[in-house]
Amino acid sequence: MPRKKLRHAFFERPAIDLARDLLGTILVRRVRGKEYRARIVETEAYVGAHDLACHASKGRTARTEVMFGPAGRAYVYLIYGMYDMLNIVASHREDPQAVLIRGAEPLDRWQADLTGPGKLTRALRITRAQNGLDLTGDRLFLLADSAYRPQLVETRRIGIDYAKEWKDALLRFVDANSGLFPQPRGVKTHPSRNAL
DNA sequence: GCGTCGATGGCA
DNA sequence: GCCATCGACGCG
Repeated sequence: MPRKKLRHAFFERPAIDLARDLLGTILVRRVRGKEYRARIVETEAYVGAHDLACHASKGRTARTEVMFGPAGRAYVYLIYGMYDMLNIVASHREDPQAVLIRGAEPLDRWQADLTGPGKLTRALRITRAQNGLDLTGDRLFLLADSAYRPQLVETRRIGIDYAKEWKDALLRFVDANSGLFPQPRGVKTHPSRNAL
């Protein structure tokens, strides 16, 4: 059975491991009577309260509360006043780690641009209304695909230059088998984002 | 192809 | 005031 639903135990690991292993898995979104599937091709790990790029490094607040809860739930927050970011809570209670889902590729002949965390949530209609949602449910969940082998590339995380000694940590993971990254020079890629 | 900038709102 | 972003615009 190449495609089994990911259960809670899958998410109960350090974010760095979870972020790697989420590459190649299939994100399933059921909304408005339809089901959309997309292969995850880009993730970032936010590894705990000591990670200055992790929201939880500023303390336990109403916004970050979900990250302090059990693994396998959605942490969705608003950034720049207009984009919702989808994260998956990792590790265990009281250890605020999460994986940001940054990019995916549509499956099953469905067309959409999911190359960026803001574009992905917009296309899949994921908002803060899904904050705290259990990702082993039936509206938003993940499937393993044991037949698929991503080619792992590690880079620095995007947009966290304020994070001092954490800004250069290799905690972004990209599937180089996806058409997304890396690309031959001059071909469509993430704008200003392929700094290894 | 690449740098710069404005939009937009919640949060500390 | 600052953002785990995006897309439009201008350059030459």
